[in-house]
Amino acid sequence: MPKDAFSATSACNYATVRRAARKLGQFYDDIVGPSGLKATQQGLLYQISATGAPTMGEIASAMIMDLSALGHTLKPLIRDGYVETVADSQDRRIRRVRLTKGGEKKLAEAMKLWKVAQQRLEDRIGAEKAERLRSALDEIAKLDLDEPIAS
Amino acid sequence: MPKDAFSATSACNYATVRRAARKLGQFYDDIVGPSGLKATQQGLLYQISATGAPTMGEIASAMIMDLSALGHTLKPLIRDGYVETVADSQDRRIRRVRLTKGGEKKLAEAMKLWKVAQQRLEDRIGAEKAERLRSALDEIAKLDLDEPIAS
DNA sequence: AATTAATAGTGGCATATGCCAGTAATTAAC
DNA sequence: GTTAATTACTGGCATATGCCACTATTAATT
Repeated sequence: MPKDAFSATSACNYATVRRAARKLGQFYDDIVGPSGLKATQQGLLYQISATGAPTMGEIASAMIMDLSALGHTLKPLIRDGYVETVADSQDRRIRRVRLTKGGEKKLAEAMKLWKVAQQRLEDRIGAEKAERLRSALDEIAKLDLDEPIAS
Repeated sequence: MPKDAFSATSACNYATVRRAARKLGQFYDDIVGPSGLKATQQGLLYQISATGAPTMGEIASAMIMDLSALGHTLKPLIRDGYVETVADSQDRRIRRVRLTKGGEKKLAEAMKLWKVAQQRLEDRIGAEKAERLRSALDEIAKLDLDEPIAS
């Protein structure tokens, strides 16, 4: 048995992506953490900030995330005063999400750290390689994998 | 504003990996789900099965997962009788993990579905491309990203 | 207009994952 | 050979994520 019998290079695309996600989570969290935000939260605040005052459905769709999962994830950010939701005046079913002043400030703080993490990672693997990797992952994210009903 | 203004191609490597992970999770879960296992659980059972009777630390290390997180994740599988842990006779701190008969059976069932998902995905993106993607992700997973102490 | 269908979220429950503070057991130090 | 580290987990708490059932609103039907 090879010494690194437990290095686990799985053939499963899903397992491989999740393993890399955990690794990157450790890395980005270590660096972004001092801002008080998890890297996931920084990413979510960024997504909100970058798209104006998106509705929950728009955010969920963009992030390929379940709507209710998004709702759950927003809770601590709302509790901590970084985010607020306002009912749309046209359609009261819709809730638009936006950063508070404090949220913008906190995001700015976290983004500085994010840049350090991003840069440090790309110094290691190469910006071009990272670019290709993201491109491949985005391709997967955009696939229409609805049951082909191969009847 | 383009119709897919919320398609979100982030520059963040971590966000991109997580988004793809969610997408793949939906896909693999849809197909593996009928076995009664989540794709994550199928992957974990496979990892245990593939490495004999690994210790928790070995599994966690191989999966780049926090040891306590692994412990939590194992609980439903132990509760459902698919996995059991046995104290090592040499070193009683160590708990070896292994599949029960029922766990092996369930894994075999789930693996059939996993193969369908894996094949269907690779039919879409190309086996070679998937191979390259996993390779790139494994490279990240293996990086030594300990704080370089850039003092 | 009243009913039905569709849309947008919320809340409950469950798994996934991580950090930190113990606990148990083994090893290293003195 | 006791005491001080180290190792391997466990448990509690918190966030991340998803499914399903339910509520609130708006749009579509008849």
